[in-house]
Amino acid sequence: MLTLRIINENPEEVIQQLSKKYFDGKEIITQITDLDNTRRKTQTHLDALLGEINAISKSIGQLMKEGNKEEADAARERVLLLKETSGELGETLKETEQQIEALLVAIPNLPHVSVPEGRTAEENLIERSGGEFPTLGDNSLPHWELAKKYDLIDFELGVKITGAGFPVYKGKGARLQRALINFFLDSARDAGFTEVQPPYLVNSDSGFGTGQLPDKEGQMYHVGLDDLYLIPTAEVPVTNIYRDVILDEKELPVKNTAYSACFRREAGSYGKDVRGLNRLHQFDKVEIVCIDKPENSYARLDEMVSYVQTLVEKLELPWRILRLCGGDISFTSALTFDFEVYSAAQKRWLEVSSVSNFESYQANRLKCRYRNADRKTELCHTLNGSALALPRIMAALLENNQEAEGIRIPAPLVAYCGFDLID
RNA sequence: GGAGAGAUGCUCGAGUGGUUGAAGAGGCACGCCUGGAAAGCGUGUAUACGCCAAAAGUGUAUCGCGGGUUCGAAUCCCGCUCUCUCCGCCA
Repeated sequence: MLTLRIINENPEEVIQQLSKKYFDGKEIITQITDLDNTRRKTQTHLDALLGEINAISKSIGQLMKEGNKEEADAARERVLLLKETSGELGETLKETEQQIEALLVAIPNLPHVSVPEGRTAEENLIERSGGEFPTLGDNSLPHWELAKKYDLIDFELGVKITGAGFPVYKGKGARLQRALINFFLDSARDAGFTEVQPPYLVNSDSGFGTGQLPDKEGQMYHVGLDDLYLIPTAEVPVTNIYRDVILDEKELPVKNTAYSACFRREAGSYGKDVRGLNRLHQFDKVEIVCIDKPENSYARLDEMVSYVQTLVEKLELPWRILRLCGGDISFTSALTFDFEVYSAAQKRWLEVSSVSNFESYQANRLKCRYRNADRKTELCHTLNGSALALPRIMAALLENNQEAEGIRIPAPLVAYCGFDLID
């Protein structure tokens, strides 16, 4: 969430910036600044009152010691009176703070100045692209046909065991999955990321910390009995490692990577988007998470984007990077680059990675701070990106590399797979 | 799942109602000392919010979390969470 400071310092500019995300902040920002004024006044008043109560209480101890019972009793009476008012003020303060918080979490992050104008995905800017488009034969197949033909992925079996969106990978399909995971993790390690294995279930504090709660509650699977959520991405547990943490300047940047299964309810999805591997309820992903000083975060974002680019290049897939426009960028992000790879048989671009700088938006929820050179605490900037999500990479690999004799495995993966052809 | 014990600052650890934001020790930082270091000595070492133009300063809150008793709570009472030990179960 946004800090009160940034809202108070320049409410007009905040409203202006929010409009780029098609969020009308006029009313809510005014409400917040009004409530914050109330909050300050109330606290000033309350603190003075509590100070007086404390002083009198101390004097009572002194008076009792001196045996001055009369004055002590008189002081006691006075405190009782003051306490009535302080109780009311305390209630007001608490309510006001809660109201402010409720409004704050409903405001999206401010978009970075470089975020292009635009309302829909069509208006995203193509930042750069690369790779060669494959030329497929006339009888080329989409990945769900290929998966069946070579017995790599069984979607129906997944339906039997769990439901739609929970495929079963088999044989070389399963081995290719495992190869991709190891390839991604090893690459991340070579690029300086520290591997972590996080829990797959998180509590509501963690869900709140990274912004899944309260807004996107319906997108996560919830285990009611224990009040835990299945992670939609490793971003949630990994970023929450740093919840309520004050990092030393020396510890920055934090660069973590994690593999995890990801679980998403994907309520409201339909049509060609959900065909085959295009959209699943459970899928695998290697995530990278960075935490850095504010002044370094955009250089860090570039570094992460460049790193992800090396992955799609090594996999020899046609790729492009989109700079998301104001209307398409996520609620919590300040700047996001999406990676897409071209799926030759489906003749469409598939999103395989999303790399974002959240600036201090997540950090403010997480209370993730660092001690700067002046020994003052300051909110960190958090960033994360997929590096990479497996299913659509798998889809593109299968489709783009289909040949008469079978599916060719790109060179960097062969050592991980233990085979170079699926036939 | 059953029984018991516990939760204090960066760490260890004292503290059962009245200058306790919290003794003491360790760690860390800075200074003195030293040719340099160690040792020694000295000083400092939580967070959030409020007041103040701001620094200085100062007020309030915080001893797992939430509530209660009291003029006053780390200390007493209630609820919750978590940790540890033993038993049971188990990859």
